[in-house]
Amino acid sequence: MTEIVVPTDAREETRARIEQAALDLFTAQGFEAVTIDEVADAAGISRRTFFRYFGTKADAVWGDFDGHVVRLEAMLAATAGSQSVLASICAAYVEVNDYDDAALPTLRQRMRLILTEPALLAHSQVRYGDVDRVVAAHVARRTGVPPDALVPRLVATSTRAAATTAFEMWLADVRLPLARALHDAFDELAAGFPSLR
Amino acid sequence: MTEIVVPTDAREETRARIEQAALDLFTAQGFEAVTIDEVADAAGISRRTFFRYFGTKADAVWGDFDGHVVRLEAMLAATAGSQSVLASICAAYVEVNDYDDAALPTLRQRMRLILTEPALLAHSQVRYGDVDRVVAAHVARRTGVPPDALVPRLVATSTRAAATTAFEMWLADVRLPLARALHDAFDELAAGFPSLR
DNA sequence: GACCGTAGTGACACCGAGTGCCACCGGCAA
DNA sequence: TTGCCGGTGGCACTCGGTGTCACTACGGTC
Repeated sequence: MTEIVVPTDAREETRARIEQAALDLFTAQGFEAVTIDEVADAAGISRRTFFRYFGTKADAVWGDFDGHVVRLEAMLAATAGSQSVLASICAAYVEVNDYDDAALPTLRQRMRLILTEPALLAHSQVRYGDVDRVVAAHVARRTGVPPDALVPRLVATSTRAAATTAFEMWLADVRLPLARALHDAFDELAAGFPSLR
Repeated sequence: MTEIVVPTDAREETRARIEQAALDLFTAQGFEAVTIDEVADAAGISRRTFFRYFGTKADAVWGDFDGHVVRLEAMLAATAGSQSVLASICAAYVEVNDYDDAALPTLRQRMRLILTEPALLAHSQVRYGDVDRVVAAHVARRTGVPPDALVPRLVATSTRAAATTAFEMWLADVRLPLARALHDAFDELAAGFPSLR
């Protein structure tokens, strides 16, 4: 059993170095074409050590996604009861994805890989499952139905579908702000696709 | 390069035998716990031959999903222009999943694996991408916007999310007909989640 | 200073998925 | 019979991922 160790001071620097090396190599040559040995070499560590920082090859692309989910959960819990459930989810998604400009290039790099490379797209389903559970729990809390009932599950999966689509639109158009893309997608969804008449 | 060969008469029987062996072993012991060698042994073929029928271990679970997508596409094309776009997608989903009772146990087995086993859940994302493209093209045709615009993409991903959720509800409740589960989910989605007020 | 435990690392061996290559066997046409 | 050809099995190899062990560095404790 391989343990992912708790990050300490200097350790975080190594982790960041591996992550950046992986991101750069994957972007340049494609995810499948790069071996773990090459990433490890580029980061100045051994192959075995790579797996002490990231459980799988795909994990190196996702950064601290667990933290991301935890933040989303906190933001959902902090939303005002006065706004609609869908609006609260949209607000949380926007807030949790409110990166400052310096972080945007890396985010683009990350998301382009995740949405483009089949192996990473596949892996994303597992990660998004965590998001769905958090959102479904929020909807269940707000509506008073069990989290595994139709509406919480459906709201969770379809809002996540909306967020993913928003990311795709954001990726395709450099001038479209992420928050705007998210709002556009959520507005369509919340209104039952009014543009379809 | 391994080619997936065209099915001929007796060949299809071997394929079915491998598929059933795989389904049974995966159900009994879990997807990860079963090796290709074991599936090959159970099906009376060699490991190498397994990969001549199925490109990956996961593919053995999916059956003829490409044909499924082709049928969905045909049904979308055949829907009446008089009903709403969402209704036409729902109708196509219901029709393409209208299995006769004898096929239901295998479908349950298949879907339980796909929705339960992380590796298969991951693989599903790639398969669903094909579905999304077909649905987005249909929406684009009906609305006159490009298939990579927001609405076609969003409708494709969120209807697929609805269908997946419907499958989950169907799996969890033996007495719920699949068509009913699909309609319930699509109704919620089309109305912008009225139960959220 | 010698003695510890502990965290991080590298090296090695191993497993399983997937692929390329070649040799074999059956049927079938010339 | 000969030669071709589709399907197959065996083999070797790559690569992702895991368990194990030995080495080093460091921070106390006596």
